[in-house]
Amino acid sequence: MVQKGYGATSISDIAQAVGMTKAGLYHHITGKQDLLFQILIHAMDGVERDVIERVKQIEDPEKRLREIIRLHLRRLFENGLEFALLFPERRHLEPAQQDAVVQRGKNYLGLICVALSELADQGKLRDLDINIAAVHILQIITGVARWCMQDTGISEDHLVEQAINFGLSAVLER
Amino acid sequence: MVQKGYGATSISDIAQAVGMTKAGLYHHITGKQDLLFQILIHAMDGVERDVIERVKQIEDPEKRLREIIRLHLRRLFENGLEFALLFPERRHLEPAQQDAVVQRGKNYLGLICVALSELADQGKLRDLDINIAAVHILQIITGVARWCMQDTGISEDHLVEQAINFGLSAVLER
DNA sequence: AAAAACCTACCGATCGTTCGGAAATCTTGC
DNA sequence: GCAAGATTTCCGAACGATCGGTAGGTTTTT
Repeated sequence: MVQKGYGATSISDIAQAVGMTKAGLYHHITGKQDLLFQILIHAMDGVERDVIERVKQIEDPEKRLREIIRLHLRRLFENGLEFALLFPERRHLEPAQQDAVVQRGKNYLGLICVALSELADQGKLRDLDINIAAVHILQIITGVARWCMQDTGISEDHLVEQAINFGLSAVLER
Repeated sequence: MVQKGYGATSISDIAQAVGMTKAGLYHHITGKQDLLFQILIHAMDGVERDVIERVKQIEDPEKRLREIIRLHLRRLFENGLEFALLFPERRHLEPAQQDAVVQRGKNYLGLICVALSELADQGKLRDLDINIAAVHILQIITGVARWCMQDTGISEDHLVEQAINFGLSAVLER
């Protein structure tokens, strides 16, 4: 589903990928839509556990922002890129499920906004719109995953380092 | 197709949207795949005309980069966001068509790379990987469109200004 | 023997696409 | 100026394929 997209991935495809038939798979899921929903929830739980929970305790907002980018990218590389690539597929869900997904996405965005606000309080931030800057940073994170999944050569460490550098340079004064 | 995605948009949907029947529409197109291809080609022609051709003659690389971001975002707002939102749908094309689309995308990326290189020659660039930075800038442009198509309130001028500021701050020395 | 996991076979619906012909439009000869 | 033919545009109806999903039975595990 990550490779072909929600619409182009049939239940048969998924069943075959896990070594089952359609009907066998349906014993474990309640429907295609709900499967996508569960995947998104699962992916966001992972982000919450591996990123949000770990950076909470970092006092310095600059270090925290660096860690947000680093941990999120590491997660994307190690796990299946689900969050970055499947997030736009939320349009195939029921409105209520869409809201649930969007809500959690906005919570995550809020985490970045808080870090930027604290940087602003310390006078370390450029003159910029914090909400928009937060979107840009999140866009960089997911963009790297989107672009570099077929890309060759470039090492993950280098990508992470460059992304952090780029994002921080964009927002920090001086 | 921009709203629902390639897979979730049927030929009937498109025919109805233009006030025709399926069979009537098929007199003008050769197939669904080819329709997507034509849309992508058309969108990229527009970018080439409205962005690439206009910034060619700007000598100063910093001004040129600013204009690339500004003109591209303006185009996305005025036209239908096709390029930003339909570009990932290229996976539904034949390999040969995919290559054609990707090739033109890379050309565009090259335009940004050249601007960054010239900035580096002038000593105005931070210590960063030019190729990755170019991807980040392009990601910011398309990301703004992706995020803000449902967003309320924020004015287009403000979005453009903030995107330019963010991108330039990220790459410029000092 | 009870329960969970899984399969074969099938359902109705919808998909992209095609075909033969009907309107509508344009071109041409007189 | 206009009828007649040629061409373009569009539609109704249907095609085979595939889709998501289900019913009922069989195998495997507990």
